[in-house]
Amino acid sequence: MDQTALNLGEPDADALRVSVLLPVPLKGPLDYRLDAGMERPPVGSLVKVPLSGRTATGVVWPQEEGAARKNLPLARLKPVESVLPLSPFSQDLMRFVDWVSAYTLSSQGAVLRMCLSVPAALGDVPVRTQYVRGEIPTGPRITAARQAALDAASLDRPQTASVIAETAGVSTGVVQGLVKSGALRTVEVSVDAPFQQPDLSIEGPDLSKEQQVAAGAIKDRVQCGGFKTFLLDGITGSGKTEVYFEGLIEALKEDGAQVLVLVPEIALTAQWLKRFEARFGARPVVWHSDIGMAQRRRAWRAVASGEARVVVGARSALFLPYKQLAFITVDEEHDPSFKQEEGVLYHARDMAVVRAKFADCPIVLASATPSLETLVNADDGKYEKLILRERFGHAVLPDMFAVDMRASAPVAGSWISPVLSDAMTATLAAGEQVMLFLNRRGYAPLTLCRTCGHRIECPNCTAWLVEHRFKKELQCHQCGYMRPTPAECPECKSEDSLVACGPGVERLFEEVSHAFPDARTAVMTSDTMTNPRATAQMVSQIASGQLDLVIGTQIVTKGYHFPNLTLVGVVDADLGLRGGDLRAGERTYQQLVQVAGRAGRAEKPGRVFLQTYEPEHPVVQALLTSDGDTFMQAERQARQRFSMPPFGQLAALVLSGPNLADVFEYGRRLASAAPALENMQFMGPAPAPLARVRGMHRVRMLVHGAKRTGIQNIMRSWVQSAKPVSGVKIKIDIDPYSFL
DNA sequence: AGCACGCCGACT
DNA sequence: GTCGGCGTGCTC
Repeated sequence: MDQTALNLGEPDADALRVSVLLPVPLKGPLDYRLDAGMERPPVGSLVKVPLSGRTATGVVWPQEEGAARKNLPLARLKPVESVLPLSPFSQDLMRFVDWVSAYTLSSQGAVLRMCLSVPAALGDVPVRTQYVRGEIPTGPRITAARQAALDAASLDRPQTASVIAETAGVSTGVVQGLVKSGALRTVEVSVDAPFQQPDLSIEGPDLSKEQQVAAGAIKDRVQCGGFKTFLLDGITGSGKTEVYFEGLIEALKEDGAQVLVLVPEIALTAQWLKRFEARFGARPVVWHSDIGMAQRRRAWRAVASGEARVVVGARSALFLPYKQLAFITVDEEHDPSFKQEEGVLYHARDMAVVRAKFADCPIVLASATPSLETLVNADDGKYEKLILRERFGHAVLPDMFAVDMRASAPVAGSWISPVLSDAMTATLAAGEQVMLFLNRRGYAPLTLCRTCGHRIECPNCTAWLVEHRFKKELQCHQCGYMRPTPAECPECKSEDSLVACGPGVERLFEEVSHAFPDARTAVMTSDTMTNPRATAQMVSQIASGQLDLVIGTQIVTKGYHFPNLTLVGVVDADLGLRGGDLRAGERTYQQLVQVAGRAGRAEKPGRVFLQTYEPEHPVVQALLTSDGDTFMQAERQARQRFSMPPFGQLAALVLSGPNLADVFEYGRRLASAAPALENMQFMGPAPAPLARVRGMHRVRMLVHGAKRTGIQNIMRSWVQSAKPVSGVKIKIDIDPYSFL
């Protein structure tokens, strides 16, 4: 070790000090020492460093300007072990990590972890030994077998020994012999195949006038560069995708530019990818939570190296280490699944706008039913609004009907009203397809005992067990607990006394099978679409007309285009309104517009029936009159009146632990430590609606403040000022979407 | 997040 | 008498 380097008196001691952010939830970066001979890695470099007895991979982080840091003496620092041969993080990614950390009150390390989510990507990529023809040596004899193998080998395209041997019809031993003599040259080839590059010369479809206007505005912005947010507000089937594709293509014309399309997890369907491939002549780099480890590594490295030009992914794709991000689209921007509800709690749509700002590039938020947050930003002039009012081609919006379930009640044990049933009969007779939408998996949401009234509950959660009759079991949709459906009441032991209460999609399937025995019917839920193959098969069966009737949960509301589907029945339009949180109305409206949008997407016009007990409800009225503007205007006024988001700000605290009294004690301590602020209210503690999950008791608190109060700082100092209770976990959710 | 250190139950 | 449970605390 170079002792002079450790001399604390050296004025340039800091020259040997590097700040490294690690993907662990520490307060901030840790300092490391550069050993003599090691060049200072540029900020953003990925480095291996020792961390409490093991080796961790981190990123060289910018030194905080100004604020004097209490530095550990150089001698106490551990050395940087090595610098990884990967592109350094871009400046804008590091700023983004810092910003997300500050906004969500998560540690920088926790945010960095989302960027480095692929442990295997950081190491060496496995290689495979392949061979090409080398110079012919003079020494060894060239036998017939050897000649065949040489002929089979290529001069420039490496192949594995077994492929060469097989082509030549010889054993791999012959190939090895040639390798030894130098007639075949060894090439180490990465097992990760390169990604296809998009072909920008492909002609797009003819765009309608309004599509051209919208695409033109986006393309202009891409050309002149810089940050700008667009709201692309177009009715279902209006061809929003084609519009933002134009923006992507324009951005890709710049050398090395990378573009990102964020989609809700379940909207990333084979159909969508096929459409993409047709337009770009290549598959995009796909990123979501359950791609395999090898694909993850391949995608991550391609993004980091700049090889990946187009990335399509779920919210976590926002944290990939793009080299040169030039354009972002958030498709279905209103979708609630963009809110991450575990770990770092962030909203991918909002964070995407911030990412675009730091990357200084345009971003498009696309939706047929934009969120109120986005609409308000557009009205305030922060976003530029682009509107598509017409369906693409000949398609028109479906006709909407409300079925008043009080007047047209189904017979007992049935969930389909006579009105809807008649419409189904007519549609099926015309050779067209029907979709029934019910956002409830399983057979029945509740099972109770007729004799003693016992309701079968999850042992770990405050939730009923849901009967799944196909699988003959009861499931907890909260924690995954399952048990075989019992024959007798678990409480009073009466036999044949358990009754299913309420409908699920499986029960609807049973009813439909009796009422329409000739219709070929399928159920589409996460239970029946467990893998891409099963999903693709079912989708192609519907698209090709091998199925007549589809019963589905919300999984059917996105990403699919079924040309012969002309009737949609919403079995319970009121379902999403119950529970009544802040956004229940908005969410239900958005969801039902999306479901309705599945009907009549091609030549034939569609019809939508909404079964409801509240036909006068504003959500139902908005759907019937296709007047979303008025509905959202009313929502907006209500939110404004109560200073709710986006006019005010919320933050939630969720306390959880195995002992209810302890959890409440922590809540009380927090409540008494709450600062007295004029423009901020502190509510709770109160038992959460989901009072127990996985055996943990849950208590909630809610903070409501005016906009731009710097709620993060207040939350941080507040929580720090209350003494924690051992065994109780605390979770801070800035801008909460779930109130359970 | 890991990983080690540190005090209380059922076993060789 | 130990092996081991995971609560608590630290990582440059």
